[in-house]
Amino acid sequence: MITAAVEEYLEAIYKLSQDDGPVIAARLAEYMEVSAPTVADMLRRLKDGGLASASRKKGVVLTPEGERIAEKLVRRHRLWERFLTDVLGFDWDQVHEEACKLEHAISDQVEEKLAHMLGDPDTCPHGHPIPGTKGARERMKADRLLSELCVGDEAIIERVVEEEPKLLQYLASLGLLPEAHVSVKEIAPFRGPLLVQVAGAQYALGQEVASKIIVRNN
Amino acid sequence: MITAAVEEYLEAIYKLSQDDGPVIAARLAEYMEVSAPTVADMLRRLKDGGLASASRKKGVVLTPEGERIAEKLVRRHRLWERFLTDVLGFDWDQVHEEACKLEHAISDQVEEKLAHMLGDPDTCPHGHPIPGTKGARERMKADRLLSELCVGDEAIIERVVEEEPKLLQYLASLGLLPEAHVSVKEIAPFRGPLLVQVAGAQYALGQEVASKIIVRNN
DNA sequence: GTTTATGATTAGATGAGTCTAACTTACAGA
DNA sequence: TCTGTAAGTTAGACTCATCTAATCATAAAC
Repeated sequence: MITAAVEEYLEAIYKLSQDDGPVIAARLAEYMEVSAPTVADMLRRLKDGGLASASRKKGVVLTPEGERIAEKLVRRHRLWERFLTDVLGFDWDQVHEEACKLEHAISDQVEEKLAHMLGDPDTCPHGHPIPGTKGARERMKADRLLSELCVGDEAIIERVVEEEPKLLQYLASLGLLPEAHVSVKEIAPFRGPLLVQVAGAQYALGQEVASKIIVRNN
Repeated sequence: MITAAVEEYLEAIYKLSQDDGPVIAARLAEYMEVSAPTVADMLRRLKDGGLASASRKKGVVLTPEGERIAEKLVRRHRLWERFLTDVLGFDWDQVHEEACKLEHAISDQVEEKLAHMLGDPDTCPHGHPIPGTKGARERMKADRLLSELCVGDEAIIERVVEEEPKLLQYLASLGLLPEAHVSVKEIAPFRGPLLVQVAGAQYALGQEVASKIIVRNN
């Protein structure tokens, strides 16, 4: 049976597998904020259900069925985020948590009508592509971090890989939102902060923060 | 902890308590489609949590806190039903089941913005008042069943107390929706079917069906 | 006034999802 | 090669929500 907990794990594995390297149980435990035996139990259930496999060398890998479910959940999550910002008027920092609950509570029919009502959007408010739309896959590639740019580089913000409301509020207050044009004016030595220009104003951004922002070429 | 299951029971008790007589565990078990011991277990948990009490003579009674939560859930359920019909374009027979899932998945903030976006509606698509709107309480009183009308009586459909999709589809196909004007042309003897006129056409309605329709004076 | 139907309770079981504590395995660095 | 750290596993426990089977209580019917 595919419970809400199972869905959460599938989604977590899916997200972690988009980073480099294999997904190991210990990372999953950290991400889900549960203990190691809890993850081991769940991995056994996922394996029994044909949704994932785990081995010492390859780590945790979703089966095609597991991946299908995970992608559906990510799609629903991001559609709800769009709904919450575009239709209900929420700020982008508040929608992740709400969407986490809503994504488990809808049928295929609601998903379809919701997407249509929103105009079949390509991305969520944070710039992440919505699975099921054309080009969602390609848009995940060829990404560069803002923190990797050089002085003089110009770019457009593609997406922000962070859900922490405080950080998102901060970025919004500087105008650092998807589709914003940014240029790097200075970089302090020893991996110090970047001086970036956005919408005419300049701000000093820590490396930590800049590494959460993915940009594309201008 | 208020789990989704606890919420479902509170809602069920709330709804059953609007019928006549005390709410007994056996009725609750039927309504929830679970066994008697399951209900007994849950009632113990509700009692421990200060949400309900149960006695032999008074049956199951919600505490003020239990009633507050139940009303909130009913409100959310009906707001989602309105959203599903008015915004997403679902038919009224499909929305109950979907709303059952969505009602557990939102915060106060989403509830508030959703209500506002919908124009703070007074009723759900089936005509039931939405708690939290003015007059929601009064509208529950002074109700008459369509099946209790006499030949020659005219009335306006107030609400339909049934969730079964098949029946709702049937009623919609005849135009028997909230706010429709109906008049009783004939009643067959021995509690036989009613011949009702709605929007110029006449239909024979079984007593069973007519007793699910609540009307108000013209 | 005993029988019967209905309702409630007790006892024991199950699966999901979580925990802590303790143990094992594997690898990397001194 | 030894050893320490990180990762994984085993064992035992707990809560929630459900079940079946059996028993108990009450009230109605004959």
